[in-house]
Amino acid sequence: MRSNITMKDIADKVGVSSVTVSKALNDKEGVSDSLKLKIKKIAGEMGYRYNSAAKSIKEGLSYNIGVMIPQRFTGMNDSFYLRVYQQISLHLEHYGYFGILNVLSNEDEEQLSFPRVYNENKVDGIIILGQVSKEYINIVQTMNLPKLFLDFYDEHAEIDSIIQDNFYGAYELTNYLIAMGHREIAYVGNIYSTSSIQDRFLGYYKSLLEHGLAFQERLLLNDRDERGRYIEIKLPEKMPTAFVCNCDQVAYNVYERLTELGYQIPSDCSVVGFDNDIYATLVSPHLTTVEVDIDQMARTAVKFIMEKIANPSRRNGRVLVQGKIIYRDSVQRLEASN
Amino acid sequence: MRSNITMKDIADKVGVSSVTVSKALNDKEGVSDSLKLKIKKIAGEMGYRYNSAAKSIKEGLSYNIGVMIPQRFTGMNDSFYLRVYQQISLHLEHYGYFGILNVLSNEDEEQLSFPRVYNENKVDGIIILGQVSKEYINIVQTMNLPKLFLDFYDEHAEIDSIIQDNFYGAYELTNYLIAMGHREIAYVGNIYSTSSIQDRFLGYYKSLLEHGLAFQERLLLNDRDERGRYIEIKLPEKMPTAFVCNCDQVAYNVYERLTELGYQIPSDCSVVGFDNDIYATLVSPHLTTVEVDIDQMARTAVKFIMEKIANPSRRNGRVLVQGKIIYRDSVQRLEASN
DNA sequence: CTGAAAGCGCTTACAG
DNA sequence: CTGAAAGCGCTTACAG
Repeated sequence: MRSNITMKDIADKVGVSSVTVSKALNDKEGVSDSLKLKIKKIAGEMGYRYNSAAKSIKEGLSYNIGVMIPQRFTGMNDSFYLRVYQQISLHLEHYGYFGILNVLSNEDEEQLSFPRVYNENKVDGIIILGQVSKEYINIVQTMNLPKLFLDFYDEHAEIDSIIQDNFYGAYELTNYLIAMGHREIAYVGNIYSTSSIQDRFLGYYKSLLEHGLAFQERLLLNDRDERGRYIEIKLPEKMPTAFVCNCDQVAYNVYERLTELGYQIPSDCSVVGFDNDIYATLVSPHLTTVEVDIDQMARTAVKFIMEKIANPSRRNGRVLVQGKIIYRDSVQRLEASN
Repeated sequence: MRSNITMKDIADKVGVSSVTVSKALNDKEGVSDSLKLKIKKIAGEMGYRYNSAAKSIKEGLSYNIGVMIPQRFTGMNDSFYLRVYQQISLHLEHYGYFGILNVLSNEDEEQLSFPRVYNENKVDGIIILGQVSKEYINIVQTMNLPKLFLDFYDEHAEIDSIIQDNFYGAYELTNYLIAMGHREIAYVGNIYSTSSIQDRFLGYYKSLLEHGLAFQERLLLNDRDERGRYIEIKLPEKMPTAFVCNCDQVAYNVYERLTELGYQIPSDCSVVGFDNDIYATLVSPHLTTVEVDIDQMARTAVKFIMEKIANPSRRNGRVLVQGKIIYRDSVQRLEASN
């Protein structure tokens, strides 16, 4: 137990009641300005610090938001989720809130235990980052608390979620290639592997459709096996002029493959990626790609969860956050030829 | 205000007092086993959740630890600090604690404001991740709370700190090269640039000394200018057989330079790095390097801060956490020739 | 084995 | 403009 200075201590020193101290420190009505000033001064001198637990107990609000990351995503080198969490905690500041990180252990997920932040009433809302099992989603839904999925959605669940717009990003990127004069455009990725690879493929597909370009099976190139391990990419006989890669790391692989075979980028082939991660600038020339707007995702998540705390019946549904294209030097404008 | 179920509600339902409910739920003495069971059952059915704010106010403990990261380290792609934070929050679990991330804004650091987690009494201790200004260190020292520096120390400050053992890591790595038969070993790094580059250099130096190898000025190769931008590495006339690079990214650069000049790794030159980050496996052959033991750092930090909460006068001083060498294929055993 | 009383630090009516 | 009283949810003595 810390020996803390309380409002009572200040009150005794100043010679007023603790009610008056409370009003003064909170800039409330009903205290003369001179007394207010005096109280604040003494409080400062005594090193007074507000006890937020007392406030919590009165208001029933903890002023904390729990951010849950399943343990599975914890060992990854790519710390996308951690960067999102960081942004979330930044945005929570504006609301006087703090973020509590709660790694959801594999056991808790399997045994369908509530997260500890929930059981102990530590938070006023929970943001879940990354995919949890179907069964666990059901548990999440029974939690009597505002909640939100981030970067993940479930088709059946009614929980609000915020996800990146994979479809639109790939669509825009392909539009760009077409605007640059490309007509023979390959897509690189195993479209049965993850939903984001699939959604990105569909964006690519839509762009082709809209521009009256037929989708050619031979230009859909596989990049990984069923277990997600990268395989050697087989290039088609008749080479396309551009490659839409499902992520930057695969673009990196495509660079290597093309270079091996003596193709120059972008003069022989243009290449675009997705994610704007470290691989995008590891290659030469640097890669044109799509960047997820982490800040926007975090900002939206915080805004939504705050709205739900104020009004628990509020629904936002599934919200897409658009990324933005980062233009670099991996795409070449083709001569007008058709 | 949430309409929560309280112990009183359970007490009313069961027909006992809330004192008895409290004892039963906390497995304390003085309640018959049958009653205890009944209370727990009803509590479960009613969806009771413990109110930790009430506990906090009684005990004067928040059961939260604040982790502060200066905003400057926030934009970095490498999320070393975030990974440390994640491990910290994992280890806090064992103690029934949670981690609150508090990004220290540049303004707060300049204006020497206390962190918000401190002002609002949100935490029982603070771990500071990454370097803050000298002036801010003084502010930190006036905080009436257990505190700890992680991955950073100040020569004058009396605050406990946990840092990675750069010196020993480079020492071990150089020992390994010597054991593999190398005698002409270069160090790559601007030793006036950062303290970690310097400490690593000194570990390399000590290893040479211990093995009776003279340090040769010509084998100290610069890798960056005063502003920290990488420069082209000038190789010495007479080539060494091995390169100790101050970090993996520089090792990556060394690979490129050597390959350009037609040297094969490791048959012509061996190369080792430091950090075991993404660059270590981006090169071929993969790099032998030193990995910081993030888990050990986090574990130690949590242990220390818990000890200080229990006993505020406790001191641990400056503690070094050793990394471990990750052996890969960038080092070649040399024929016994001397 | 069970519970009435007091208190943790603060705030919200309400009375003066 | 100021303060006594009550209460937020829980726990800690202490009495029975």
